[in-house]
Amino acid sequence: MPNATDPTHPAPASAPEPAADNGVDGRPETAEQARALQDRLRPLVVTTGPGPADVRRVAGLDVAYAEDSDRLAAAVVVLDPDTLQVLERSVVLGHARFPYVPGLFAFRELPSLVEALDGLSVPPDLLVCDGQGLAHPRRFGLACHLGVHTGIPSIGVGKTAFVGTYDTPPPHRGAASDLVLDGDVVGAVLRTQDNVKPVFVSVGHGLDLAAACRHVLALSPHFRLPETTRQADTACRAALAQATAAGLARDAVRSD
DNA sequence: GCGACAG
DNA sequence: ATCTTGTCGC
Repeated sequence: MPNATDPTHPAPASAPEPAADNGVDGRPETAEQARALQDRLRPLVVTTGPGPADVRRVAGLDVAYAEDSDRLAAAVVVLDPDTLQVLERSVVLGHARFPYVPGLFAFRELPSLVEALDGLSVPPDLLVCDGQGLAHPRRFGLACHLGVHTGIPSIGVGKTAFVGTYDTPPPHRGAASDLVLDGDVVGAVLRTQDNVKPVFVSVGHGLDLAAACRHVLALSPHFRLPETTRQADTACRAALAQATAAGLARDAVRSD
């Protein structure tokens, strides 16, 4: 098992000595275990097909972090894909479960996002995640992980590139270019607005790239980011702000 | 060997 | 991710 030369081995906050190779069957505790889990789940990803026949509930997912600690707020906001009106919101407070390591991002947010998803009255038909899907070193970004974990079709929408090379797409809304990694098209660089920086769309699970782009465009009639992402971002930030304010107020009373 | 590196 | 108000421009 030669793997003692990994420079990015993060040794999570409270990493106990891995006397045995546990963790792969639960929450991984080391970067090595996390990567092994990704490699094990990767074959379960479905990257073809049009996706759900009729999407009635589209969910946007996002997480906001407190500046200091590892406290966080994870939000899932469900929208009607036709009217883009909010149907339901679910937000949970929690803490980061893993240090931020490029490529292992999902292990940080997934537990809290799943908790938020469990708080919904009705499971959504499609997930729009803040981050990459197949556009990942091991083709298993957050969107893939959430899709496989929940069984719900998912799409990854990143604000910046993570992996791959691409040509700048034409400046008009709807224009796209391939995001290529090792000869594979792992995503699309998509313009959601005229003359606005493109977003990075990749398949998460349960549909193909064309379908993913179609959904992202439909969800972004006025702004660069899909309305799902915008709503989720607003929701988790608000929750974190209120939690912080409540915490400060409580501390103030204590010191009185 | 030296950077780069989703959020 | 987070630090961060007003401001220039369409």
